[in-house]
Amino acid sequence: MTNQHTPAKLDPLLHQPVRTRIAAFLAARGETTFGELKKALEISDGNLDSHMKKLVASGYIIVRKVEGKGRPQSFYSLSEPGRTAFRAYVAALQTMLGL
Amino acid sequence: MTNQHTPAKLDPLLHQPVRTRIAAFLAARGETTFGELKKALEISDGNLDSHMKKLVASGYIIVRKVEGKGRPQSFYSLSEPGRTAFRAYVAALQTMLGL
DNA sequence: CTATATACTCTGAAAAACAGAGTTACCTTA
DNA sequence: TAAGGTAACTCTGTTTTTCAGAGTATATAG
Repeated sequence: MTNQHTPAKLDPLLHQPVRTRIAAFLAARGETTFGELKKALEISDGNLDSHMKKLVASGYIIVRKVEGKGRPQSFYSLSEPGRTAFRAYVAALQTMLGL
Repeated sequence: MTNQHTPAKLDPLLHQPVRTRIAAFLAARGETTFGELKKALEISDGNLDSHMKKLVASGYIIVRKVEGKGRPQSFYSLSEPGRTAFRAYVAALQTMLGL
């Protein structure tokens, strides 16, 4: 029998207001910078930083540092595990919410 | 133009692993008890209690106390504002995730 | 009567979220 | 060319949230 009345657990790394938006943004956009994300989400630097750190530490997001003439800039994108986790997360939501 | 690159904010009362599951469960079931919820979600008493308290305090969930011969039992259900908020939350997710 | 179970509530610890100040380096513009 | 502004982060500390487990009241089984 299918466990229809036990809603599946949701990945806490992705199921959080700021991080879900980051993941969705990245899934749609592919690659982004700190500044672009900050503008899109309208949150403080510190807040964005701590969420990005967590996502990078977990391996869901990859940073590509581009060394140029100035300060190296970071480009963020979903890693393959991140993409997979995001897909699973969305599927879990769909099931749970009957979408 | 539509603000397509600024993912909408998600109601923090609903966008939390345990509470999303509570809301989804209630939306599907209509009314439930503490024990049933505890069994369905597999979380500790204290944890469930604190989330229920928050949901009740916010007005998203209504408690109906049934006085019987013994200890009065509580039946929980989504209030009308709760149902509305949940609908809006689901809609926001759909938009954000492109569902 | 004792043990067990349900239905909660309370308390406190641990973790998460967040803001703002600080750092480095470029890029104006006066 | 020096001062001011800004982008891109990082660091630190406070507040808020999450969570587990112990505690309380009542009922029921043996």
